[in-house]
Amino acid sequence: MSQKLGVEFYARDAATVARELIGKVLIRRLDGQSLRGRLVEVEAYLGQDDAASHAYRGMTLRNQVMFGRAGHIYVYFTYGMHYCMNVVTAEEGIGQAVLLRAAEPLEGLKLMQEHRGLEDVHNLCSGPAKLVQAFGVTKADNGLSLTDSDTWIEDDGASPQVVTSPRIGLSKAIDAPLRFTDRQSTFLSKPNKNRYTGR
DNA sequence: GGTGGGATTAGCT
DNA sequence: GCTAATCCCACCA
Repeated sequence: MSQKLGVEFYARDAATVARELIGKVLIRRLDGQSLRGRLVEVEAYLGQDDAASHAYRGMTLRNQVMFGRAGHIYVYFTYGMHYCMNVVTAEEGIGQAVLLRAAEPLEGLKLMQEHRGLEDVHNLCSGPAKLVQAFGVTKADNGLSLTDSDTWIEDDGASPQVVTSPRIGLSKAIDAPLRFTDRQSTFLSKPNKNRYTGR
């Protein structure tokens, strides 16, 4: 029996929400089809005290959704070519969010493969920009509500073993243990090459 | 197996 | 002008 997550789930501390999102199922209805993927890797980004968070320097046009209501998605564009997707958490005005980094594809594999332009199931959602691409999310989805749209997250009762580790791809606050993964999963993002070696 | 560089844009300094 | 919550491909071993 699956239960759709409501605002009360999202309106808590980002680290708590992140830990509990592992094992939940992201669902999106698109073009008459269903896309489903089990979240296996996420990262928490805290508010203005977290140097690695987009919220660190306060609200801007780009990150204003982060400061909005919990349960909406913050989609941002980076590296000139990639989108990443976050779930806004906590109270309005704080600027906390959880970055969705990887998922295990469950349904709609054919459409995901089409979106990604490749077949390998282990390479469809194994990274934040890949996940977004597989699910057909774009900047037009920035601000979308997960409690009142064709995109949402469900609890199907799975209870994976959650492991904590430092966040990936950062140059600031690199030691904070705010990355949460499913220990059993083979669908995690690949360890990214270190471009910031000790700097 | 591993390393190195290119793509391409918004936001900050 | 530089950096970024990234990914992919070419090349070398």
